[in-house]
Amino acid sequence: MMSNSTSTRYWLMKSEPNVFSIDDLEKCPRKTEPWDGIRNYQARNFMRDDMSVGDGILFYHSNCSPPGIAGYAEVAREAYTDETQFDKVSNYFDEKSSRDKPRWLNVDVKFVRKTKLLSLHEMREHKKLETMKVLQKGSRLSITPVTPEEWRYIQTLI
DNA sequence: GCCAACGTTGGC
DNA sequence: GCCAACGTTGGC
Repeated sequence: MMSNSTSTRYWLMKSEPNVFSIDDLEKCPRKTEPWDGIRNYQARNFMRDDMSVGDGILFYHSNCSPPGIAGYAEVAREAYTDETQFDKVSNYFDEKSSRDKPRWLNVDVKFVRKTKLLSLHEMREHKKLETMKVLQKGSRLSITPVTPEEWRYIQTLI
């Protein structure tokens, strides 16, 4: 029997497209980029404790019109130190973090493919998606787990 | 631009 | 450890 640590998991990761879009990811060298700047402990812990290379990612465009899932990506490298926390000119600089004890981590994310946008509005119309964390009232977490059932159902849509 | 919901900070 | 104040997220 396959252990949890080697089974593929699925995630939804939010990004503001005017900051970093699915198109930006596709243009990166090797179509891969560190998912840096995460400054929320729950989201960090998902990356640190639960993400493995090959995990599936729904790339979600947030804070835009219309918001929704814009494509697929995958985890390309397990969590390691987020360098932006030490960069004094970065928005993500954290003076309370140290090289000895880095507070923040990132995984690498690799482009898989773009899709037709599956808008948040459209997602809400599918009963099978109503369990998705991103649809819950007040949900702001930028990284949320997606169940295999939700993942498979979304793949029938886009 | 508004504002509800949430996370973090820091005084006590 | 409580919780008010503050800052951020992100849909609308």
